[in-house]
Amino acid sequence: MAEAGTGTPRQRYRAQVRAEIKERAWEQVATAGASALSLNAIAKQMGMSGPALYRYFASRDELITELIRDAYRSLADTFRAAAGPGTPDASRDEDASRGGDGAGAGVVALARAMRGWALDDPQRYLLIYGTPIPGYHAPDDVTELSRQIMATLLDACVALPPDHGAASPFAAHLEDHRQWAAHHAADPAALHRALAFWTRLHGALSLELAGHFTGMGFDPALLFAAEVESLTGALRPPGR
Amino acid sequence: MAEAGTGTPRQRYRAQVRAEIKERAWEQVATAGASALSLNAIAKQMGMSGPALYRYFASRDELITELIRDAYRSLADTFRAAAGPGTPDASRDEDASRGGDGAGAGVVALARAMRGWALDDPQRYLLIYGTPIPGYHAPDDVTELSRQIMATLLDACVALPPDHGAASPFAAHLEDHRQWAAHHAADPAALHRALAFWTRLHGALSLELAGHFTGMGFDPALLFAAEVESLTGALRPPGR
DNA sequence: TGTACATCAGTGAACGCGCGTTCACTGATGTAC
DNA sequence: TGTACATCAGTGAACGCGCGTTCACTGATGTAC
Repeated sequence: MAEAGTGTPRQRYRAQVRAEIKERAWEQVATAGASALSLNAIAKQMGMSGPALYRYFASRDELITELIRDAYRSLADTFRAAAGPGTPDASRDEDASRGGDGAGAGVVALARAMRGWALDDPQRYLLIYGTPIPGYHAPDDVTELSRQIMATLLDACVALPPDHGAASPFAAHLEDHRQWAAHHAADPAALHRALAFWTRLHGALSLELAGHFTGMGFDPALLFAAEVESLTGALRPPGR
Repeated sequence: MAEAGTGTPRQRYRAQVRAEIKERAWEQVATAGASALSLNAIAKQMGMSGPALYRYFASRDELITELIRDAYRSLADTFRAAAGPGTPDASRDEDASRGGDGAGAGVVALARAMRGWALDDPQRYLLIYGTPIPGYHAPDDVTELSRQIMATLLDACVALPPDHGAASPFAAHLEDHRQWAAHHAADPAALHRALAFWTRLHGALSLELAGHFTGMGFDPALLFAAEVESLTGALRPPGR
């Protein structure tokens, strides 16, 4: 992906057209979902013939792959930015790069970032975490990106105040089943919290994005906030 | 939906063919997702011509609608069955129609039923709770079915042991925003728990069904169990 | 029991559409001498 | 600065496909007298 304003004029032009194709593709994904993405439709929208797009993407699948990659990259960047510029670990409990009050600041910041990112472009979120596109398999290199996302999340979970009490059975299970966090120094409690962060926030967010809360009357933002709170400090059952 | 073995021979035949069409449709949904459902493909699979299906369903959309209705009906039935044959409310804390030990038995039974139902046919679950089909709007009468599902869930949440402590801000919000539970006598804490049940279990389940846990190494069933436990009795933060 | 008629499942042809992708070609832009 | 050549963006025609849906029609099944 050539940076803007770099290279020969031809290269710059190429990058520009490629970018516009992706822009239109996102518009289409936002409108009708990823499975409805059509090269011909994009071409028509840009005022060119269908086959012209093959100068920029080898196939429809390659374009979708590129969108997915961009989505992962964007979320990884958003997470990194929300985690703050400081070093990941170490004694940053109090600085609170905005968000929560002290203790769970990192996790709260990530949660806010995640919700903002998802609402900003719901279909981009669903492209990654929604129902998989039938017959499509994501390329290998996105696993590296999702690993980065996980790493940022794990860092924040490690920084959470410890909760004294019996370890959960699931945390015990994770002690022996942590391939997904193989190179991270998180304790089992942090691993459990990271997974709960992921599933709980995804649960609230994906139902909201899919429109399942419309007409129910409550504010999805408050439900989300309640779930975030369930992950941070002195946790209690919902509706305590 | 005519019951089997009822009516004139013609009516029975009709119902039979209708059923087979739906069966094939489910196979297709399971294979390639709902958006790939094709009347012509179903017809070919059944050894008849495409237009013949129009004797049984007015359009592709009507067929999809029928599938969605069936899915909701099936889940509503499953929930009802899992809640046990007894009266919904009232003093059934101890009987525990299998599942949890005493207190949260009802909720645990529903959670198990939900997971079983989802794993039994992932695409059926995703048809209801997954990324919405672009351009498709569900008919009004499914709202009645999802209301029934919610009612069963709320009954179980009401039966949970009360958690003494400050009420959650979200529960307070629900006190004034409970259109979705307008005709149910659940207290705000139960409302909050019902929503948390829904979002937490959907979060764990949908990520599992979408294959996001594959290769991570842990057992999704245990993650699910941990989330269920977070909803029932003496709740603590994840990874305590 | 047999005949006349109505019902209705299923067919084959057709319409119009959009899709991804290939191919040979034109014409403009850039490069080398 | 000008000429010869290579690069490459974009076009239009075409291929083969599958889709949802309509229509006029055939032929079997059921009903009424």
